[in-house]
Amino acid sequence: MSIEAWDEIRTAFHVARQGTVSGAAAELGVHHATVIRHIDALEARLGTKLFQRHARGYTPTEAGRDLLQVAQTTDDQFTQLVGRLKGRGDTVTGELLITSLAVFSPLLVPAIASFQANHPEVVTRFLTAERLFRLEYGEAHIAVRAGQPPEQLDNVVQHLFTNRTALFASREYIEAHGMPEGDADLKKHMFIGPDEEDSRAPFYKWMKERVPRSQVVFRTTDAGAVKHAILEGVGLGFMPLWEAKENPDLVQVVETRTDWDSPLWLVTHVDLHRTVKVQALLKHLKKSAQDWG
Amino acid sequence: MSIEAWDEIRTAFHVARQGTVSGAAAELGVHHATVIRHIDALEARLGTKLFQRHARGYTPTEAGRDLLQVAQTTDDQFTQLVGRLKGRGDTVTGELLITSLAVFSPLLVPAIASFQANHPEVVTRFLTAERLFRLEYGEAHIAVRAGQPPEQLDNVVQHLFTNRTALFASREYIEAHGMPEGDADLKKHMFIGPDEEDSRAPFYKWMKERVPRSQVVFRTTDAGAVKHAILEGVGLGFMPLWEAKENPDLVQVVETRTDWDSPLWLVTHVDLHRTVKVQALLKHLKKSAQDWG
DNA sequence: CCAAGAGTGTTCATAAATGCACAGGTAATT
DNA sequence: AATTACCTGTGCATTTATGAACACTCTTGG
Repeated sequence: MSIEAWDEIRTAFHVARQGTVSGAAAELGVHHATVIRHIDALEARLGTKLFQRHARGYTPTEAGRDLLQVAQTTDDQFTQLVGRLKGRGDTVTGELLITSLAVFSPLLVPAIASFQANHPEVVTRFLTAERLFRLEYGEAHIAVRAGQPPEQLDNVVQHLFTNRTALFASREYIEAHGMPEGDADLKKHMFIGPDEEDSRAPFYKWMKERVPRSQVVFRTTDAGAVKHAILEGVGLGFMPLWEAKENPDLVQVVETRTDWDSPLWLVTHVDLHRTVKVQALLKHLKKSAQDWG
Repeated sequence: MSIEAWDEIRTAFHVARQGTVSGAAAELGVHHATVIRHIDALEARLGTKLFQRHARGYTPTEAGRDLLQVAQTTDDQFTQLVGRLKGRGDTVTGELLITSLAVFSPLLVPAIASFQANHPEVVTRFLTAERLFRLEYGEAHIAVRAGQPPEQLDNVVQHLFTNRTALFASREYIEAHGMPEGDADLKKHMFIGPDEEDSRAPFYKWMKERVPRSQVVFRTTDAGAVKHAILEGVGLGFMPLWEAKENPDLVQVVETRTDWDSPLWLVTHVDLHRTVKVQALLKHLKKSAQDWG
């Protein structure tokens, strides 16, 4: 069982250092009666006299000197702690936890890496998973989310980037099967699509309206697999523009439509959003996103 | 400037360790509303969020984890301190400060030495001076005083020993000048006495009534000098019985009178008198005094 | 020897912290 | 899907701690 009443120890500490109740009261900014009561209470609690009382002040006993030493180091440690904590909010140091779906790694990792290079004192941790990380449990400082703007109560949401999607095929496939002209022509081609039939993605709905299910010859739940299948020349498939941009072997088949766009959101918890550290990364990410177009 | 509100840090410490406000409140024995208010106040004071609040409890932030570590060691140190302080009152350890006039060293030192031998864990400090040490300033645990029973307000006074005084001469002196017979005979002898003419000591008053000042051939303010002068055969002088007892060269000249007796008192400060440590020494000194007769 | 200053300690009015009761929300279990 | 259990958060009554004023003691410096 540890001691309750840390404030009383603090009061006794000031009395021991100062030598008088009045002096300690002045230091503490309280009335001297309060100091006397604290000392009396603490001594009763401990069952030990901490001070010799006399008309010129309070002289610490052996026990009082012991307390003085311990409390002095405590005071030092608390002072250092406060210094760290107060400073922390205004500097870019410590950990910085970013989470997103694994798909966005190629976009985010370079941006985070350059941020880290600019702020050597920060340790960046980039976590990806299929499940959503929960900001309110402190699992992340910043989360990147896709789709509809999330409306959690304590979260601050900012637009990061518009993820445009288009229909692609490999150069090899187009050379073999020709470029589709008009909706009717699409039916003759082979497609890569989602494993589930009723995907909520707008471009897959668009596809379902124009392409019979039988033409969707490669079906997968994995976004990465779609990309590889397209490159292998399996058929036509949907990819983000930013991902296709890198690869000269890919040919865009139809014009992209704005209703296929999927926004990316930067989400932070209210409590962390204000901090300089988080703000710095948010700014950096948004700046990086300008080059993703 | 160091932090005020150590109790709030203690509360935050329990919350960080426990993970919930309710749990911490139970540990602390306070209402959970109080815990919430402490945390809010502390965070406002620091300008930093210490916890992520959510429906399942409070998750410490980076800052909160920092505080947890510091406060944990503080808690440990306080627990140790309390253990020491509580135990201290019931054991014979630490310092033990005894003061007296220098004259009584020969009596007290052997007694204190044997006490120390019985209690190896105690450090005994024996201070002598001509001025009175002041118990109320914590200058001593136990003081040995002579004369009228001191009646300081916060002091506990016990009788230790009755210091009997008699008139002595050296065997050599008696052989040379003969043993005085009756008051009239005294006038023919030489005396050792105080430098001041009107000493308040009863035996010196007795001497003044019977011996002309001119016969006081050796005058000193130092009690030790009186003894040496007697031993050198200078004349007749007053000595405590206990001091003369040791020396076979000394001859008692007249019977001792009870009104020459000077009591020795053991004086302690109320606050310290109850402690086992002080009691142990008091008991030991009184036992030793039985052999001083 | 006296007066001024500093310090302790106590009583009573006041301010501040605490406890209580209730509302609302989340997660786990059946 | 409904129920249970646990946790947070807030307004209000009450207890608790604090501050102000005064009495008293001791010390120090004329």
